[in-house]
Amino acid sequence: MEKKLPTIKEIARRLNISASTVSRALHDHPSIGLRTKMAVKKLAAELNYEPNQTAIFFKQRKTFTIGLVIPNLREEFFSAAINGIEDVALDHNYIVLIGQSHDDLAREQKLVESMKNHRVDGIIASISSSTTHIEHFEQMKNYEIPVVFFDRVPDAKDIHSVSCNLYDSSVEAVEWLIKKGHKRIAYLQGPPTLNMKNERLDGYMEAHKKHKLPVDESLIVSTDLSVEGTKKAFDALMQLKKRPTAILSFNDYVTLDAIHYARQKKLTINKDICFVSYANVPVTQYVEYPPLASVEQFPYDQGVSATELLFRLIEKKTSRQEAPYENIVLKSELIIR
Amino acid sequence: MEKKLPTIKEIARRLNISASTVSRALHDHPSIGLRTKMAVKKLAAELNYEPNQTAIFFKQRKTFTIGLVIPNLREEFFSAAINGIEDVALDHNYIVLIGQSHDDLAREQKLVESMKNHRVDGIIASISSSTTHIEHFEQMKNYEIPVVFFDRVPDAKDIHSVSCNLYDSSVEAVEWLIKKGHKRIAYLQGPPTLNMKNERLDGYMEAHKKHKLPVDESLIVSTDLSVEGTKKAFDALMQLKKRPTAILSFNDYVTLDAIHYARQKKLTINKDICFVSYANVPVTQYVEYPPLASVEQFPYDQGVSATELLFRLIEKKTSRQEAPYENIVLKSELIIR
DNA sequence: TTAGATTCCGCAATCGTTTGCTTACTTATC
DNA sequence: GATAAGTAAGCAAACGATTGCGGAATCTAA
Repeated sequence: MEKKLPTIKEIARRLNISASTVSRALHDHPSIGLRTKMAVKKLAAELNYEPNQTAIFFKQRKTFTIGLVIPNLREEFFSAAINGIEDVALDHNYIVLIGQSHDDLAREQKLVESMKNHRVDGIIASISSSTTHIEHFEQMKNYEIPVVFFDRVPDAKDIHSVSCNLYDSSVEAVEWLIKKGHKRIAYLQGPPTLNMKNERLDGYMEAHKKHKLPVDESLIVSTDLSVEGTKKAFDALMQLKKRPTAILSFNDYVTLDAIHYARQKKLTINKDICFVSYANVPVTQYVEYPPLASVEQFPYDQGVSATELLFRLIEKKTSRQEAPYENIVLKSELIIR
Repeated sequence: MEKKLPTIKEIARRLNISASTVSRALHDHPSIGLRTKMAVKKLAAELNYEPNQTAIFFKQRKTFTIGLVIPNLREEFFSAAINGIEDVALDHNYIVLIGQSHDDLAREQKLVESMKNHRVDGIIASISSSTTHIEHFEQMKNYEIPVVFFDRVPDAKDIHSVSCNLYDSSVEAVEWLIKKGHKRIAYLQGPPTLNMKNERLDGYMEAHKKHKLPVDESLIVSTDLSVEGTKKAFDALMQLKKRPTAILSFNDYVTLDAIHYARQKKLTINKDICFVSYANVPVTQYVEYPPLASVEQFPYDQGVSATELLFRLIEKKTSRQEAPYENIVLKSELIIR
């Protein structure tokens, strides 16, 4: 029952010419006469010939595939980023191999390994929250597979990256709260691994400094992003003698969990406690008490930008050019509801 | 600067043996002596040899890749399904190529084409809402690429599929509403292309019949899933002389849009109008007025089941066995909040 | 008529790995 | 001591497409 797909050899055999002639004819190579070229194309069309891409991939050492390693797909931030990545990829006739690390380093390593085995032409990654080192990504240099990090970018040099400038909007967010009269503003940060380059905190500090507000270290707590972790961090804030009146929170998901929990605790949102957050995911439109403001990080644009950078790197690799490390920083924007 | 990766030939050359011996040694073939085998393995380890998968893919006519074509990644339903798919795939040492159709037939076709070119070993698909025919999927038979549909399954025979039984829970959902005293229950359905096998509507009808309630055709409206489409459908219901008191709605996203709009219209949810819906996506936990009940469709399980089926098909293809068409139906469950 | 240019196409190698068949040598059996 | 069996390894083809090089045939021009 084996259906043999037509090959170049088959066409050559039928026309009593050589395979190389067929190949050249199909590619409109100038050294093939019109008559043969027509005959080849005609038969190819009849047989429904399609080149075996795996053979070409193998020969050309290219797979027209890019690998994408992200923490998860659940967060709308990442799915929006994928839209950007996929759009650019499709324009280049590339296709995207996706793997979720689920914030697990071991799984991330396995995924990278697997993508290397599949000889992807490049990798785009947003690291997991448990990623303490990036050797597995650095390994890719040995295979000449360029890697571009986006959003969750490791704090290392000699990497390519695309991310959002969260510093400016963090300053802006905190200033906005200060102007609304808040004097005790907490910062509910993410896990330490994602804070290596802590623009959110830096902005938080800067705003305090600028407005001559003291920073109370006990107002800075952190969550591992789990619901439980967020609850614990929130409790810590609420047990303080002098509670905060506002919280700057790592991202919208954490914020939603915190608000949910606060309401269980009979706190009145926007009166007892206010929230400002990051990501500005669309789902917050539907919720009862969304954060008062959220920093838009333009995931689609980050995805596009990261993919364009990756294609430039792939291009340079092909033409054997130098590729200096690029670290693209996009603007973010505080969206006030 | 070309870093040559070590190959079998290289190892053979260095040890002054033939490539075939190296290959067999690395595979623990019995006809290779212990001495040579050790030497080969030692050198392979030293050189950090790794087989070139693209060469193997080419030779074996297998890519250890499955293609996944879905409408979008935004809906948590699909991202949950992907979790199931990815978990099973990873267990089989497979990796997943993902493409979003964005409910556009042309894009879906392009994706399938692209996956065919990449010679994926199988495809899992949930069709777009604008998919009026499935020729592009049926084409895959010519390439011996098995296709498994899930959730959004086309109404065709000679296909493999995994879906949820929505009939029983639709009956249950409507009965639940009837028991709560509702007499005019609307059904806000999806686009016609997704209604070919309309279990939701059949269940809706059955419940009415069972409780001897007349069915008012004007209570059955449809949306193309866009916010605008949903608004229009909702308006149609509200303009009726005898308005419905409850709405059975295509899925949670449609429901959230409808509720959002209803509130803009100053309607009081759960008093003026109640909602029951499908999907039971976690995000509804955060919203102010979630649907009163939602039909859980177990996306993770559907993903797992579809992938397992696909692997059985791939297995059978490899061993040249017959593969009768399988249409797996999982249970759904009405979750009352 | 013939040297040289032009046109058209085939040979063979290549990419890296796998595998059926063959060969060379060693050991066992009668 | 001759034959059979067993062991270890190599040869070469194959997968499908591409490409440098070279060759034959035809044509142009002196």
